[in-house]
Amino acid sequence: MRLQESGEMYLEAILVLSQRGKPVRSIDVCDYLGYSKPSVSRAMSLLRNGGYVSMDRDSYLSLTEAGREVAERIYERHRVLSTLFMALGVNEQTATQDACRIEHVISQETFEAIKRYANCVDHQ
Amino acid sequence: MRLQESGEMYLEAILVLSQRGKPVRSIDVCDYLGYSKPSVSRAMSLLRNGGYVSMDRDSYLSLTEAGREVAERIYERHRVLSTLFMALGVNEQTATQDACRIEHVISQETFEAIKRYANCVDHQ
DNA sequence: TTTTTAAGTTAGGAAAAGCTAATCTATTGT
DNA sequence: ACAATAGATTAGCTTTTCCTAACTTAAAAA
Repeated sequence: MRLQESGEMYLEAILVLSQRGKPVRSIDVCDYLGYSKPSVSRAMSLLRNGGYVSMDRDSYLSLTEAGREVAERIYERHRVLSTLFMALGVNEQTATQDACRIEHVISQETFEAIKRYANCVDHQ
Repeated sequence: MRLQESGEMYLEAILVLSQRGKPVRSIDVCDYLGYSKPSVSRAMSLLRNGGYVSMDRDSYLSLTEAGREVAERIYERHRVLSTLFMALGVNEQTATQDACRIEHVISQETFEAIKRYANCVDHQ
């Protein structure tokens, strides 16, 4: 099972929600992403099959090691990109929206190059 | 008819191909993008309906005013982004590939901000 | 002139990822 | 205890965008 763009988005959502301390349910992902319950349910089932997510008998979601790796990688891209865009004068909402889209399509090589550079920008 | 991401890609392809001087046919777009004839045929039909492309009786394609505007905008993004990525040390193939993906999802606001900044980078 | 090839189109299918409607199940409230 | 609610799932649909197979037509070659 190859992970698609939408899969990355769900994993990132679970990571962010889990940082709030409370256990994460599918319904929380629905609210966070603005998707319907069936859409999230289906996605969770695929991500479980792929070994990215697990669900205990209380329907609480957690990331597997593989899932966490993906989620951390994407979420770092999100933070670095949105911060950079705002540093360049883009308004927060647009910066966030663009980061949300770009984080799934950018290569690791290009991201690392941007990150090195963003450090300089921020430290100016 | 709202223009999708793939529509932008086709318009950009027609623009680039037309800069080679020779008239542009659907089959040229197939070769350029690596898509099948039916895919391109269908896309051209949609873009014609949307008023972005016209086709004369020799099946030669051209961009309408609306189509050209979109194509120029996307192609500028492509050039600025790929040039910037390469300036940051990314290899050409990866830089081009990433530009190809990002050019369709980035907002104009964020692109303008990056462009302002890329100018500084290049002039260093 | 007849055949072959190249280009375009039509028909129909597949995958990804969203949706609504309806169902199941467990917990909560009365 | 029983009804209502919340959360998860199933079934089935839609859109986008790609594909292959098969057909049409016009130009090129023999």
